[in-house]
Amino acid sequence: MKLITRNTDYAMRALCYLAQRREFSASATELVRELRIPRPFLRKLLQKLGGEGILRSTKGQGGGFTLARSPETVRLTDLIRIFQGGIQLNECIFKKRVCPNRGTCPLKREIDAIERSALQQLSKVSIASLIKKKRPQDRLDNKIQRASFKKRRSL
Amino acid sequence: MKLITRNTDYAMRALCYLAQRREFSASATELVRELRIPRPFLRKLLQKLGGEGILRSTKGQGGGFTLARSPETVRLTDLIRIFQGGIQLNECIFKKRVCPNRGTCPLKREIDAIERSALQQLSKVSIASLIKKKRPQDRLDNKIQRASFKKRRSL
DNA sequence: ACAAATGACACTAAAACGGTATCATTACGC
DNA sequence: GCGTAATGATACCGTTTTAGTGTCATTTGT
Repeated sequence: MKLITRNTDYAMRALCYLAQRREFSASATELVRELRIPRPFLRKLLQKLGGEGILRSTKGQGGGFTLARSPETVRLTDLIRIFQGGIQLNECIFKKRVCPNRGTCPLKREIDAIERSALQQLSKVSIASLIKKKRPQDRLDNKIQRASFKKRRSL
Repeated sequence: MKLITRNTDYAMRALCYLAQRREFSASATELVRELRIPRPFLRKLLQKLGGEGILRSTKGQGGGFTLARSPETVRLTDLIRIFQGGIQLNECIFKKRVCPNRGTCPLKREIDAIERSALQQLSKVSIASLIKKKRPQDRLDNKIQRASFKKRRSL
């Protein structure tokens, strides 16, 4: 029983990386190199994020992806919704059969409350909140900004 | 993304029903009739609960299942553990690859905290807590006790 | 003996998950 | 204009999990 699938997880990582690059776009190739995510998988994922309006993409040589929204507004729950089809911890009894009671009905109320609580906490986690907590030795964005100023890194 | 699978859900319902019958056992046939759960599925589930020490069973004519533990001690998290293989909301990055950082590490800490919180809430839900909240019109146990009074149960 | 019950276990179907592969299109730079 | 580096769109595949079925053996009360 996992709350976060690999899709969501990879997406968070990629988005954090992109957020640190700010307006400078990164290609799938670069992200693969940096994040060690299987390339075709990452590509599909990035396309999805593009279609959902979370990333902006530019085609052609020198193209790539940038964040389309500010890091504060991209929350963990958004990604869960995109990649894991929303959040509904319950499902069965309470839908069609409308709970043939016998004392089990309260389960719905309990689970719903727990769900709301978890959801609320998950929605507090955003790209911005994650990169803010990065450790001192991960001084990446400086490097990137320096490197990107002359641009054209052809690794 | 669901937190509770059908197995767990059905099990909760069955256990609530059995708890209300107190020491009087109920057969799979009766549970199927009352709870509208597919029979073979329910049977497998009951056997599992028996093996896990949550139910006690008696074979032969007039046999069936009773709770082996007090309703207070059977918690939702027990069932999740049994039917959904434990709870570990995270999984991937943080295990083998030991998180190739790049500022994404904090995700683990956040998710872990949320997981602990959800888990704590889920563990508060027990069979006892559920049947305590049953609505007045679900006066089932009286009926049962009356009906079962002549049925001398041995063990 | 018979019927009613569980025990053990093998099997299947469908969905979700994780990942791969292919071809088309776009755009930069020479 | 051509080559190359990039994304867009999509179809496919293998494994695991979930949900559910089926069968046969064993036990037990009447």
